[in-house]
Amino acid sequence: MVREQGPPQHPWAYVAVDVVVLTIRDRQLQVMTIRRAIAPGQGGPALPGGFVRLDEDLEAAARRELREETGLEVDYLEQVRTYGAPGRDPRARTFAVLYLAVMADLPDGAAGTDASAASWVPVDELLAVDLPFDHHEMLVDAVERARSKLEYTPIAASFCRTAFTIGDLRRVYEIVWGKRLNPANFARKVQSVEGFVVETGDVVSEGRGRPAKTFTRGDVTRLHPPLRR
Amino acid sequence: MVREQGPPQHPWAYVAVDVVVLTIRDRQLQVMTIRRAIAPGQGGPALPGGFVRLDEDLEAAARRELREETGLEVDYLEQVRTYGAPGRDPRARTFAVLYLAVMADLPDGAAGTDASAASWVPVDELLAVDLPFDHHEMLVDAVERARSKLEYTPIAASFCRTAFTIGDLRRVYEIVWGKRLNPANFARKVQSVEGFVVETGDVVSEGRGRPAKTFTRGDVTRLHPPLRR
DNA sequence: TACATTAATACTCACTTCTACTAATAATGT
DNA sequence: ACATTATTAGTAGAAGTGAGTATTAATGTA
Repeated sequence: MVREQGPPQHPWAYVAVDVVVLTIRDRQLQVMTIRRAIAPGQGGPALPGGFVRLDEDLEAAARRELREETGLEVDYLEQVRTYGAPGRDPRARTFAVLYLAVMADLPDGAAGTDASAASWVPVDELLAVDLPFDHHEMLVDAVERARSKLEYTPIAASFCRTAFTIGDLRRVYEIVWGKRLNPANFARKVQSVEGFVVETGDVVSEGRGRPAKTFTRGDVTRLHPPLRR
Repeated sequence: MVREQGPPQHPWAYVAVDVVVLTIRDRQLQVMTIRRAIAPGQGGPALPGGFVRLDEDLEAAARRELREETGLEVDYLEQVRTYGAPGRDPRARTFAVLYLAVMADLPDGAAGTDASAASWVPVDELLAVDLPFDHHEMLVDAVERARSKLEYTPIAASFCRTAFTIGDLRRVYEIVWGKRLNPANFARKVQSVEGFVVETGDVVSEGRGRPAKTFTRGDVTRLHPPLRR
């Protein structure tokens, strides 16, 4: 019989969670970073994350680390992938489970970033600097996940506040996909996908232009037909 | 500073890989199982898998366990998700990284299933029996992943041998999606997606009906436009 | 106040893609 | 010879998409 025996004689490892929190600030896709207190990468930026506790679920660990390190409470949280190359952490064998989180651009004090070491950085900017562990690959993977989920899930609404306009939603797609979309066609398409957005009946005037109707998220989990990139 | 210190004072855990290997046999979606030698679930079926070695990458561990436990060498292998609920393994804190593998229905001796404890079981049948750990959830997740990947990747070709007919490919979609597809429309669609299939020039006669052209896989990694479920 | 500017929204038209259906083709079995 | 079967071709109508124009309703400015 080839099946191995129980755990005790097997190698053990540390298990961490890391989180790519995305939001849109200043018309840019930005990611939450913390400043590393210790090596490797001491003093430099890194993704928030930490070790999973003994009695803690993975998603709970992701939420806890995020709260502890950045003060953020996210709305959308999804597991992306697990990284386990030997040597990815020079200190010990460590596996990292990556989560993607998405949130609206809240005013800085709101969901209080009490940890001063936490800050938003444009994704492109963070990709250009040296990151510890495999955080560069993680960021690429998480952003690609977000890009593709825009196509067939209502995840874009998680970048917006409770009530949003079709223009707000379009800007999410334009910024994350890095591509201009035809406003009229986008509005027609979004409203034709059943359950994506629900009209509130209110309108808002955002300075210039005709006031826009506002919407809230619908209840679907998948968009069909999907929006194509 | 909230960022935690290095690993040594943190809880450690065992890390395992489990694999859902799918194929199509007897016009059914089937999954490779092993018979468990030890508790929990002793004597019953389970997904192949085992503990990751100290110097081993996750995907290498998945391939090794599969080879050791079932004798199979798979063509397609993809990470699905990591399971880490406390108590999911009653013996010790264990995380399991799930992989999805897909292979063609090879003749039983071919890529020799030397381990007699390994056997193919229809997915529906395995979902109806009691499985150890969270193998039930894993199977559901892996099958759903395969279903959705049929839409936008050429993964269906991994269920077929090197050369296959459009009919073979259609049967993959029909069986995995559990839904009949219009043969004429399917053929037109598949051949219009650039790089999905490449005509070999040969034809095969499979008993009844007009002989079909044969194809090999093209080189695309994503299908656009996708095939819709 | 009139008018330019802006953004949302409505509408149109050509084009592509999808669905359903019919028909032709080329093999096997009786 | 002929029924059967599966592949492949063709086609009409429906649905969806992309590009563009027009209308609406706000703000800012001469």
